[in-house]
Amino acid sequence: MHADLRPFLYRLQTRFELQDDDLAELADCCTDASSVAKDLELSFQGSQPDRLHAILSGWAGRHTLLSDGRRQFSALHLRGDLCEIDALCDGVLEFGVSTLTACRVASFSRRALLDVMTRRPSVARAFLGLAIAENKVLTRWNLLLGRQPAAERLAHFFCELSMRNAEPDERHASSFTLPLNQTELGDLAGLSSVHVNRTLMDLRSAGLIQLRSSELTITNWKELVALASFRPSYLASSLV
Amino acid sequence: MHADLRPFLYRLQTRFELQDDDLAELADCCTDASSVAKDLELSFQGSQPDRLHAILSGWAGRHTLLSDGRRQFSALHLRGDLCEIDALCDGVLEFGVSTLTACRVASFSRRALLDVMTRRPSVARAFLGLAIAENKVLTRWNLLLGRQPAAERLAHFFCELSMRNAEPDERHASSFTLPLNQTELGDLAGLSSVHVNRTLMDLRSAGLIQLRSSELTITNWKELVALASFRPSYLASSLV
DNA sequence: CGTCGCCTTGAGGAACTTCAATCAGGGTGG
DNA sequence: CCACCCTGATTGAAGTTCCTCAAGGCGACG
Repeated sequence: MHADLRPFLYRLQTRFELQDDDLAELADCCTDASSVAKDLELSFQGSQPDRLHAILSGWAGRHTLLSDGRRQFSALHLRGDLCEIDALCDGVLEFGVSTLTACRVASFSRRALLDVMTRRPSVARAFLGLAIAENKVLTRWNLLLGRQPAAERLAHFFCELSMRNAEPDERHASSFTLPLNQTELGDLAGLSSVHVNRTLMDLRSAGLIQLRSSELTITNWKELVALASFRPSYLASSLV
Repeated sequence: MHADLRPFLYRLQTRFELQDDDLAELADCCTDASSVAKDLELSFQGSQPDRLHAILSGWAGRHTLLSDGRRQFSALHLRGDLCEIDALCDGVLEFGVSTLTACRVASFSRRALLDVMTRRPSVARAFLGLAIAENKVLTRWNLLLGRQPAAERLAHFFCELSMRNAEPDERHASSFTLPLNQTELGDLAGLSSVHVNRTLMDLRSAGLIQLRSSELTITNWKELVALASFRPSYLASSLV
């Protein structure tokens, strides 16, 4: 399979100490890369997937559902992200993953990835690093959801996304496409869509952001960071 | 070092496929096991620890702070838990760990653990399994904090703790010591201590629990589970 | 007996939710 | 080009949940 896995491999390469051989073996685990339309499920909550997905372009979201329909996102997956790392350990997924935009998605064999891990300690360490990186974000989101009110939550997500959408030569993107509607923002921030709407108004009228037809512009980065208590260190999953 | 690491090793052994040699090498990474008083910090948020801790007995808590003092627990560590697995990857801790009761704590060299991981793929896989297990809990807590109200949150924590405190021969403990005061429960559930108090009253008067001087008794397991939408699968970090 | 930590209670207010209606923009069929 | 429709944003109103502040109460312990 010779799909263009660069976004995924580049991510691993820059964050972890991997040899070309490691990357080649990882690439061999990929059996398929395809375009996926918006609003499709890549994995189902409760399933036992034998394939893992990496996002090559587009946005996907990891979410958990309650039986009455309440929903909470627990991750957003952007270019380069591996989606279902939990599936590497034991089979059952506690969350679902679905596309938020049209995506290009690479599909990996779970079994093959586990084999590579066993043969190559540096790959195992990289996967541990990925899991720990997710851990850090989840920990920060816990604090966010447990202890910070609506405006701080949204501000924090915007800071995080601004950094994750930055080009390699910038620290944070001052403007980027935010392909989430207010209901989805609510499921991210643990809020109703109505309250998201009102909170966005507040952020706008405070001069911190602009948001027009899915284009988010940060007009006052410094104040946004301060409001959110955003400290970007939790995003840095550096070398082991 | 010949401390009695059984609680920690037993945990690894039962959940992951580890040989006696693996366990022996892990045990060799332990340089020290000691008693630690209540309310002491095992690791500091923002530090770069070179030691990891395993809880042999007692309770510890992992928490994140904001500069104005708001606090959120992101994990409770009980007998057998490894506390700072995040430190295995890159150095900086995004959280602190402190004892909630007097504890017996084993201390491991980070460097030595990383060495064992490199030599022994099954150990690497076990650590990945531990990280993924934390991931699952954090994901569930995200849903809890984002989408479930106070009574459901507390009920859920009680369900979780009841299972984690169960003896090997039972599915869940119907009664156990809960060494958290109402302020700490608040920092766990993202609530004020006053609201914790009132919510506990509600749970009591609904006949779901009893709570007297740190002894929690679950008087209606089934309803408590239903209220919390508790599905214990997220606690099962089984074999790879 | 006094003190200290923690639980309990009351009162008032802030944050957030639900329900319901309206508005705005883009896409489609005629 | 226009009428229609659909999705999502916006607004209002009313109610619930949760918070802060403040004051007692209660048991352990010196």
